[in-house]
Amino acid sequence: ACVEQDRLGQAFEDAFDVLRQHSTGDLQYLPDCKDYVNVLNHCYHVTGSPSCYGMLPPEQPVYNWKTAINRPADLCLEGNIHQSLQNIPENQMVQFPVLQQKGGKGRKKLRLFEYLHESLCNPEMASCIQWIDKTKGIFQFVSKNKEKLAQLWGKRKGNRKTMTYQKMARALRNYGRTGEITKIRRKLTYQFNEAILQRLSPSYFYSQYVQPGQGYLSLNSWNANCNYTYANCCERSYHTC
DNA sequence: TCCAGTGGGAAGTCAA
DNA sequence: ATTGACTTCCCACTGG
Repeated sequence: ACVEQDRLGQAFEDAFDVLRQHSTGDLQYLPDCKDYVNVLNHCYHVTGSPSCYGMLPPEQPVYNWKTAINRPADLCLEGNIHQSLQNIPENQMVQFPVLQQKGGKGRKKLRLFEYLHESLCNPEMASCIQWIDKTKGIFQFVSKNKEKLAQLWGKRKGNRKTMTYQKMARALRNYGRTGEITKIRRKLTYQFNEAILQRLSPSYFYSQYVQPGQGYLSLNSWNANCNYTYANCCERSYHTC
């Protein structure tokens, strides 16, 4: 499942690379948005985690494709974009934040705390990491398999050397300074900061990216499906703990 | 005493 | 060139 998730993650990021290749300035377009929607539908449905592909934090802008494309300057970007967008039914268009790093360039890198939260929501990782108190964001590494989780993290990041729990814990201790994750005085136990926990939760994701009546283009069924899949995944994980 | 786990300084890496 | 977010190494400490 992890390999499949990584494969799809790569496919998803490749889709963004294509998107970027067709971009100019701050706004980024794909010539055929229906294809893009298809990619999103497929990848997101299978993997189910909003943090997996570096979604933007809520403070980042969400672009209204249809409004943006109506600007005169946009009309000459790509010959067929305007027509392509106009032909797509409202309910098949996706509201999606542009993946940007500070400065408006590049993809957002997966953070360790995002990876840990993702693992906590993955029932298959329950042998490595588990919720102690989900509502408070308290979690614990499983002593027997903590190294396995660390190795997976290292592979995910593409590190040269093997990641170990000790090294991963060093990174976790750095979170203590910024407050994203704090150490609980209990073996292998840590706690997410409330704000981070809220930001990573599916309901918060949903409220940030799906705002009915705001006039943004949205693919409601897609978003709802994502939310359902993610929530369902978390729920199953919760019950196994 | 042993050992797994913890804590932190310091330097290195890498992408943005 | 700078910065953020780790990564790597190393060593001292703690507690069961």
